[in-house]
Amino acid sequence: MNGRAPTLEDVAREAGVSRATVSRVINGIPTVDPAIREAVRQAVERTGYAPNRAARSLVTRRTETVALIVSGAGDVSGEERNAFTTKVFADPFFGRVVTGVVDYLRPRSMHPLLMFADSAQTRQQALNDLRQGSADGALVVSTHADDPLPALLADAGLPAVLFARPSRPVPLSYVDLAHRDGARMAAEHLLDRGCRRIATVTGPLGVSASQDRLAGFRDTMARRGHPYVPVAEGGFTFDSGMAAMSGLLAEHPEVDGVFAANDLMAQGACQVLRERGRRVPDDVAVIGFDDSSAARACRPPLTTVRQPVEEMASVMARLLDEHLRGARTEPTSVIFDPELVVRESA
Amino acid sequence: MNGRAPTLEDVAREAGVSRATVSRVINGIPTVDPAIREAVRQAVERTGYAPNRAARSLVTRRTETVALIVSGAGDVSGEERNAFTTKVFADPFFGRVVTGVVDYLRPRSMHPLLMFADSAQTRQQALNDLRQGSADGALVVSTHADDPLPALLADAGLPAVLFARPSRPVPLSYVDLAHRDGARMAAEHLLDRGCRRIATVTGPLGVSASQDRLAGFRDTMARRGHPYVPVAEGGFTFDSGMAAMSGLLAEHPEVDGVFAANDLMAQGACQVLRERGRRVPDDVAVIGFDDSSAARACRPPLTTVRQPVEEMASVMARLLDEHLRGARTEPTSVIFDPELVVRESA
DNA sequence: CCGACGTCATAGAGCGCTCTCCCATAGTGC
DNA sequence: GCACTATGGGAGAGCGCTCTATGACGTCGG
Repeated sequence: MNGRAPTLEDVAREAGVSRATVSRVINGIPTVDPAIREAVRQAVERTGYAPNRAARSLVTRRTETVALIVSGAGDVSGEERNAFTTKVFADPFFGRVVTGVVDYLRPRSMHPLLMFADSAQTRQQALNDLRQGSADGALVVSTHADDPLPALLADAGLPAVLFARPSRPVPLSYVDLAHRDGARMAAEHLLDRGCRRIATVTGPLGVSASQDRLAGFRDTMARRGHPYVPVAEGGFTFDSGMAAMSGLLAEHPEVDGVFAANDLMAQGACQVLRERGRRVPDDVAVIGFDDSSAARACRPPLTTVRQPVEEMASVMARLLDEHLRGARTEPTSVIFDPELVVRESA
Repeated sequence: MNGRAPTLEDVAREAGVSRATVSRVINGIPTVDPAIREAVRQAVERTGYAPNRAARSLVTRRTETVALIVSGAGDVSGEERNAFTTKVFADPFFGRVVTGVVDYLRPRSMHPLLMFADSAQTRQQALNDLRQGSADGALVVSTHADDPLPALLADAGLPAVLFARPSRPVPLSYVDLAHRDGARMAAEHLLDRGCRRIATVTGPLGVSASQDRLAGFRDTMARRGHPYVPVAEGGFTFDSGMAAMSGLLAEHPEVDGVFAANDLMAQGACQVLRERGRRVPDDVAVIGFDDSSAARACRPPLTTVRQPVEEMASVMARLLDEHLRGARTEPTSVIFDPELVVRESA
């Protein structure tokens, strides 16, 4: 209280033992006499001692912190950058990632350090921060397929785990979804309910998840006798979903089923369809992807392909933790299975 | 490269100077001969040196990190807790806060450390982490009026700045919005456009922002000859907006104007109105609060009271930074003015 | 030619913790 | 009773950095 915070030394003096013993008690090392342990406990209580993180990190070389890096692709800057962070968090997807990561970290008294890397400069900064030991490792969520960050991290030998398989192979662990399977489920569901004029609104094709979903969708459609599928590219936003649907409707007014690569775009599509007097699902069936909370909330509730984002993010954090503890050395990938959630829109 | 990372010592040897000189160059202290400075720069380059954060923190007593604490009220636990983080990030509001905070921190090479404090235990943990020096200070976003965290932080003498005025006075700086003024604008706009049967959907009344908005709305309505205003309490979610609107409609079918305390609930209200065959804004005018991105995206685009969340969050970060640097010592509050954004819904 | 002074660099003392020895004490077997 | 092993506490050497006090080396006025 008198100016500076109590240190181990203070507690040791108070308890009448050595610094080392106090350290042992604090760190739960069992080879300490119960009586002494208790005495130390009380001394800690009395002094209001809290171990100094920096000092501990200095010697353990661990910070008990992991960086959660939201990584864009190219060289965004200024106003556009702001748009980046805004857009990132407008999508409920990232909230779910954060939730999952926190779920894993919290019980282990670890915290995520939030970083954005959406330009060469900020990417370098993130890399630097990591090299300086701001965090023990990184969890990377890329918004673009050719994100250079994973390779940079791997080259620098920094422990990192990715959300989604990198476009070029990188010796890092990652979690991902079987996007093709998800798209297949969507296609089959639309076909099974009798749709015959089926179109798709893809995500930005610079994202490999978008490509996989498109590929999976097309494959299934082709196999089921629909080699040609009208495609409109969206940007994973509500607005882009509206725009894509408008375009689709203009060129293919007879459309009776739509697979959108995420829920936000599916909602945008529903919006446009409603405005044009089409009933969902009676005139046009719409199916989304993600199973975000909005999918259940919106009208009609969205039939969608569930992606267990929170779970995936938790596993991502677990993989990193295992790498950090040395419990895992080889890059590993964990692929999750999607699940079709049938509600009212299709 | 050979095992351990290069240290100041290594760079010093490489450059043929002392550790202290390298330190000076790294920290940009001007009293260094340009030639030597350059020599050191090159040595840093060659060795690939990155200063060790922990060692630096240990002596400077600064981490260049601030905690961003999302703080709930009571004793949430287990499943409910998960719901907490999920709900928190489902609301675009928090994304905007993060954006604003990051905008301020990033140019200063600082990062936010994400923490959740939604139970007595996690609150204690956050407090402990702060006392241990995990972060230099805290930015607190409370989701509930009687959040005990601000007082705990103040008592512990930890630097902190709040988003929103605490319900009981606490000697901490905060940023807030003139909620009453915002609600007044909403009321006046509805009245001016001719609405006469006006109701309001409030936020959870445990949140002081909700109470202020309600109070401001009622005051203005009363002053303009409408002493009685139908009120339904919502929970800031889309669903709760729907529920509240349903209730309102059941009891007051003649309603022709609605003020919802946030955009999400306004959207929910629109949804219900549309389902009941009321046109927005022709039959019922709806006005929201926040001006979230969805307000512009949804149909009809929402007339709403703009809350400059990003800016507020930036200023919150700036206030904390000033406190940390000692540039500001007294608790300060910065109140932002809301702004009416007229679109189509009212 | 000498002392005073400014300019920079160096030496070295920590910051608060962990962790490896090492030693004291006490128990064990023969 | 003696060597021998547990068992548990203490001493002290760092971890890599910052920063103060100190000193080397001109330069310049007198």
